[in-house]
Amino acid sequence: MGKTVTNQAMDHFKSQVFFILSSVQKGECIAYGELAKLAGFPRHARQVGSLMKKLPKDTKLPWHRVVNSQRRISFAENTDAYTRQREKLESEGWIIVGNKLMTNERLKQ
DNA sequence: CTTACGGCCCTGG
DNA sequence: ACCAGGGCCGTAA
Repeated sequence: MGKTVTNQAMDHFKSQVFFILSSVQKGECIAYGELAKLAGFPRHARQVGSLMKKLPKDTKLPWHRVVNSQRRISFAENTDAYTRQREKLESEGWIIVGNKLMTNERLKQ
């Protein structure tokens, strides 16, 4: 079973991740693993995290709309990164309770 | 070659 | 709802 992945495949993975991420609209969010799977690389959630980390600070991509599978921000609460992401999400209408993203109406998931 | 380390995920308790 | 433990897999050292 193909354990490893070629460099070319990784390049494809990256471009797919960026492409898919660019289609995530304001008010939506997506999980790392979900993004990886949609890109055609299940089990590569952490690699998605790595890509997000490497994005230039002025990127146009909605990196802040990427959360973990529990719909939580994947940064420690005392960090700047956490604050930046949280503010962006709140400005897009999310209510964040106990570090978890919720929609306004009825506070459903 | 081998460790260590992530913007993670899933399952059990 | 919270947490620990194991698994995951590319990248850097």
